[in-house]
Amino acid sequence: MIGRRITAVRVLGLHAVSPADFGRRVAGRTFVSSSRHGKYLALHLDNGEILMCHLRMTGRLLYLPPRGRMQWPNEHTHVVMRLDDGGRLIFHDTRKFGRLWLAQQAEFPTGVDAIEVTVQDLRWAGRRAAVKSLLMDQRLIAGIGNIYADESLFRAGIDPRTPGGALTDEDRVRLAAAIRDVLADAVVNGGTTFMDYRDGLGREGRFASLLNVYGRGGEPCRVCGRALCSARVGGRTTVWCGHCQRYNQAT
DNA sequence: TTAAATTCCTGTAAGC
DNA sequence: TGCTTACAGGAATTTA
Repeated sequence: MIGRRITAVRVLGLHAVSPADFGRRVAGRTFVSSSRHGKYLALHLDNGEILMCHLRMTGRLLYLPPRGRMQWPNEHTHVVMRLDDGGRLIFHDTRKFGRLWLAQQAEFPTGVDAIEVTVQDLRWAGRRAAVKSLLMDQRLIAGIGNIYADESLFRAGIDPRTPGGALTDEDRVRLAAAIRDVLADAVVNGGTTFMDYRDGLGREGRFASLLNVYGRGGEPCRVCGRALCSARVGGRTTVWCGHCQRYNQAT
């Protein structure tokens, strides 16, 4: 998108954007750069304003080349931005959880970006909440959702229900490395398409076939063969191996 | 201060 | 086969 000018904007789903004059403020602007922190995306415009975006569950920012297929836009397309190359950038979201908004400065969560998380970022002395809940708190670490929380904890050999304050130094070393490795692998594979995810060109991710635990409750552990456990932890469906992942209850 | 529960939304799958 | 119901989840908000 960098260097492309937005020639016209159509806002179809009003609640997907804010403020109300979104279209007027974006039309005529040019994308000058982009940045990202965790799951938040910032598209910097040439007037200094920033188009912020969070795709949440089913959101997609799709680039449609000129004379593309006519399947777009459809009833789940909320914003259409016509570009000076004849293509279009559309914001599409079936479940309407995603958001586009304008900001004067990038509005990123406070947590360290998960891709570069360190052992020091996992110091949670006194915290009794499950380590999985802390991993998904974007104020602590930005970028980990349900899939990568479960996968990281599996690779680190830590039971997701373990209180954050009960992690040992060795746990933190393994967990920090596991998070970085899982995310790096997922990025290399274009992300995880379990159901809805598509990239900016509409392509599915290839990481789903490499998942060890997420979505595999009751199925055999790929390491020890025992049936994987499944329960709600921190309000989220959570899958782990009761044999390969240790539960340290002491705080 | 921290932790847990609730809310939004629609497609999908399970259950009868 | 067709209908109803439960479930999935990121993060803001509310409640405990």
